[in-house]
Amino acid sequence: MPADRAPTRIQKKNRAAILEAALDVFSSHGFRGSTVDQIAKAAGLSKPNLLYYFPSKEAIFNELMAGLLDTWLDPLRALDPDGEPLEEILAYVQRKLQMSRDFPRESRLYANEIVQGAPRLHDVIASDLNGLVEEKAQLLQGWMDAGRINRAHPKHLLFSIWSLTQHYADFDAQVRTLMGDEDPFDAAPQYLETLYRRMLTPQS
Amino acid sequence: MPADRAPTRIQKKNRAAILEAALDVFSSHGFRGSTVDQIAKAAGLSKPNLLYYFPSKEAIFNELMAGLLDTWLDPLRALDPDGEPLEEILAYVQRKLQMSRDFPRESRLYANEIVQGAPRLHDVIASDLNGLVEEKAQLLQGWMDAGRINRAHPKHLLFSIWSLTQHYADFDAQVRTLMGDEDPFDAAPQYLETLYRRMLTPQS
DNA sequence: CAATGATTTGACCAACTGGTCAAACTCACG
DNA sequence: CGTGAGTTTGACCAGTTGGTCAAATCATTG
Repeated sequence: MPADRAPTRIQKKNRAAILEAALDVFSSHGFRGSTVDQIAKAAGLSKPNLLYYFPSKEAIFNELMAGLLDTWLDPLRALDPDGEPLEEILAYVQRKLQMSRDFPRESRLYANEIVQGAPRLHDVIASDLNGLVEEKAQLLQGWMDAGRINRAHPKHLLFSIWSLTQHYADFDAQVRTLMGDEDPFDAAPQYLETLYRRMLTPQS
Repeated sequence: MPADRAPTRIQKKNRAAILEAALDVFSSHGFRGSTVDQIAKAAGLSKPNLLYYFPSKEAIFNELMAGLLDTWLDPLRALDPDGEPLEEILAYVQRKLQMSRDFPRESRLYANEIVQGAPRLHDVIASDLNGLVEEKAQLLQGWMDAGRINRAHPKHLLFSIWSLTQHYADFDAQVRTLMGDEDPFDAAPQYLETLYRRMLTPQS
């Protein structure tokens, strides 16, 4: 238990190493499937040493989740009410897709939690996420009412964006096996752009 | 270990109860997160009694997976080369969506496995699933070349269908929290029909 | 109803797991 | 260099877990 003082050089390094290792381990085995020993080994520490920096396995997990959720929702927050609707949405899709490519472990960590019923995340989803979604769903609805994009259920539209983009991270094992040599991220941006453009471009 | 003879009445009942209980437990906690005791209790048996019917936790899991994959791929197999392309695809989407509603545990069980890197499924994906996907991707490509549906990367098209439909089962906890009182499956069929119709209807 | 095979169980085991603790070691700084 | 705080570790513990086994109970059928 390092004191409340400013973190020392060693504390900074080790806490970062632990979180990095925990992301690796938790995202590929889930919370219950991961052991403190695994994380410690991956971080290059002994188990008691790891527990000197974090009070428990759950504390590591929680800190990881807290940090994750914030950055995870940033792209949605960035959806600009004053922008050109279709371009805003397409940009959001591409940003989310890039996050799946660049931070697949974060995506899988989140997926692991939700698939298992979000036992440790229910509160934060019901509060933070729900508020943001309501706000952005109304924004989308406004654009539809103004005829600037095609009509579609705004929440389902958001779900579909999350689903399609995160699929490339969450189901990476399956996608890569089925794509063979081809990198899924070569064609994915084009595919999703086409999909949402055709779907949302206003029609007479 | 029941003999190789025809299963008795009791064997049939208990094996079925075990698989049903295991589906419940595995799909909501993953393989490592589930305990034999949990499954036994859910099946109304003692742990040693359960292990009288299945040699190990892994054996239960494998039998469950084997049964699952077959029914899981049936809708894709049913994609008919001689049908009307757009209607065939839309029907496939709806069938998959219904499976997400009617068999969400199966979907989550599968998702759990893939998210964690498909350690126990890699072989079957690389062989069975890959063959079927190649075949159907070519079918889709043929329809596109003939101008009967809009062009799009056929494998990504399949991925998107899986992703969008299974999302409602796999991320059920999140979707229901964000939808409030509204049942997600009320608007989902319409939303997906619209999406794929707009995307695939041939344009000049 | 006897007897034989199928079913069930309590007691048990070894391996693993999250976490503790006192002792040892290392480092920064006066 | 010495000294006190910060860091690391081996030994340990209690609870859980997958799995075994002999003995007991039950069901079937001759």
